[in-house]
Amino acid sequence: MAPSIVLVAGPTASGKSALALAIARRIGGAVVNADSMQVYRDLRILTARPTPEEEQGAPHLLFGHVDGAENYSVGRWLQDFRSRLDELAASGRPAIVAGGTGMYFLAALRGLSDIPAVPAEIRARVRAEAKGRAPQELYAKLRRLDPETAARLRETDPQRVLRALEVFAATGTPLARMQQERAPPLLDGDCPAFFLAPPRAELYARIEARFDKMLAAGALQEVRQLAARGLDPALPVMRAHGVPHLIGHLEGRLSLDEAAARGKADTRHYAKRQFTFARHQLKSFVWLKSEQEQAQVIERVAA
RNA sequence: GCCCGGGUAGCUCAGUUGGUAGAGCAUGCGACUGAAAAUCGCAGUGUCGGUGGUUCGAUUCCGCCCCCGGGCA
Repeated sequence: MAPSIVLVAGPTASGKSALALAIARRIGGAVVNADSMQVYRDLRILTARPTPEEEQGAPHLLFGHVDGAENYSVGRWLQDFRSRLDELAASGRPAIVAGGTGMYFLAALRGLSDIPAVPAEIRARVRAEAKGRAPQELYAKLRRLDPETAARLRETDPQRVLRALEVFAATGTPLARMQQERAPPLLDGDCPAFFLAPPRAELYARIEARFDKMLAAGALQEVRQLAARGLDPALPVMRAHGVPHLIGHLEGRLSLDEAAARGKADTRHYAKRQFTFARHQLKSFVWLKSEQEQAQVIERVAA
């Protein structure tokens, strides 16, 4: 009997979507997105979201359901994921969870700490106060207010320091303390889990070719429309690979070649980090190094 | 053919008043709890164009040769 949940992870451009779709078709399942960027409506081409034609092959959930003006997060994904999982379970349809965001898989498998959402106005205030300040200065502030969390962070890591400051401002409780507990995981770890791992050189070549294809398919136009919204550049959607540099090109600061080269480099660097994350954090995932192994997996899952 | 500039890490280049060299990028390794396509940490690499000479010692100074720019003819 086919499993009710299958996990498909892997670096960007490794062919996750295709494998997930193949499995979904084979066992009558739905593809559920576990990618932090494919959730945004604004970017379809640049985030390599499945095309409308591909979506014909099986139900696709949690793709493009979020507006770029929103600051989506692991926490929200986990909630959305839980709902979709419940619905699929009720209808008896298997879920093929596919995506490149290792932390989403980790959150589902290990559980996330129960931390209240930081109210938008507090978040905005903390960030406004931090604007223009050196990371060391922010860190010094955190050490004064919340030495417990500061001790676990580096003073050169503004993103985590800012998060800690926000949480402390909102709750008065050290983030580190709340992180000592985790809510029970959504997934029990028994479901089949795969990590696509093509040879590095081959993957890098695919990343570069894919970026050129995205441009040919209208990525620049997509970015132009996004830029026209005038969103805060700090928003996740504005950080998607290629977006900052293509905006740079649209504003005349970069040649298209240079923007593309940088977009590709960002993507390569990211792929490397995805391997590291999987190696050390997603240890239960079985690595698939070739298309033959993928084909075998489809058969095995269906059996 | 002559003159000038240059040949140093995979790339772009710095440097050594003679004691065999270094940044950025690229690459690799790692961390990772609500922005994770983010954010951050660590690391290696060289026949210093070739060859002869001077020297205790040459990537550095000198000669010759080769290659790449630019100029003159």
